[in-house]
Amino acid sequence: MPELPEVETTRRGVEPHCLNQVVRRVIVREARLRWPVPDQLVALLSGQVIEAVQRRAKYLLFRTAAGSLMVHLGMSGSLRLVDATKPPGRHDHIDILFDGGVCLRYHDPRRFGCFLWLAPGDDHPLLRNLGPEPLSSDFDGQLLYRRSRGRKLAVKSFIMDGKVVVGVGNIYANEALFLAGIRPDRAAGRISSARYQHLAENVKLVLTNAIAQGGTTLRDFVGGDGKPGYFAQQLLVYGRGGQPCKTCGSVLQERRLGQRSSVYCVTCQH
DNA sequence: CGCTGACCCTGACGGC
DNA sequence: TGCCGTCAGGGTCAGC
Repeated sequence: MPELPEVETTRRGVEPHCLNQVVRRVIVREARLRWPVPDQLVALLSGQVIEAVQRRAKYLLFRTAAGSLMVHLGMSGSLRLVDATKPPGRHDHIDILFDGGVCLRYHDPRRFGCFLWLAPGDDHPLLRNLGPEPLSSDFDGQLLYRRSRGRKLAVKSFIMDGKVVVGVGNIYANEALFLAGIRPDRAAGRISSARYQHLAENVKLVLTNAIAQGGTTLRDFVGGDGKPGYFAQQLLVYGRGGQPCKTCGSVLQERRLGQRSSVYCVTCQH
């Protein structure tokens, strides 16, 4: 679920229900996430007003006067708005209850996500060394070109490195490389400026389109159990290893790069 | 410093 | 039916 478009969709979905709301109560049923949920988080967040809901990389930031709640969804996490009377299910680890009976519920079977607290003005180590947002003007082909010189790792691993650019997950790394015609296993340092220009444009394109798609699931955040898969049918390579390339018909190859499955077309990508 | 692989955890799925 | 290995959209960290 949570690639950047899902996180941004989550942000947009929950923001109107959280903004200017008073946190009445916080319930932590399971504190063993990627890092333990801090003991003080409940006390610090309770009674606070949510002044903004922001996103940096794949982190969601709930701003209050006392500090910020920083949430990451990991691999399997989700935040949903539910009625406060709805009983929690398996893996529903945290509830944030607002005045008015709305509950923001965190669900995460694998517990790779996190709930952390940032004091006001705190420069959290997890946010400190992040690269630019992929949809900002700070991210372009020039940046990729400059930062890749001399580097030998696969270009796919390179663009998935959050210190280079944030928010490019496995699905969209595969898709953007296909659209740009670049083989994912090429050494990052041996790709031209012009090709990086093309790649950066396609990263932006693919993420922008996916966020637009995510918008169609916004309603699922209120009450439903929005299960994605809505964009699956328009994926060109991800999850399609062994199937024909939609452009040229060649059988798509699949191999692992940096422990992640990578799919590409030997004819269309070089 | 750059890179690779182990690891965190549960669940789904395919083969036997 | 069950058991076992493999894989999954995240990221950090140790070690070479």
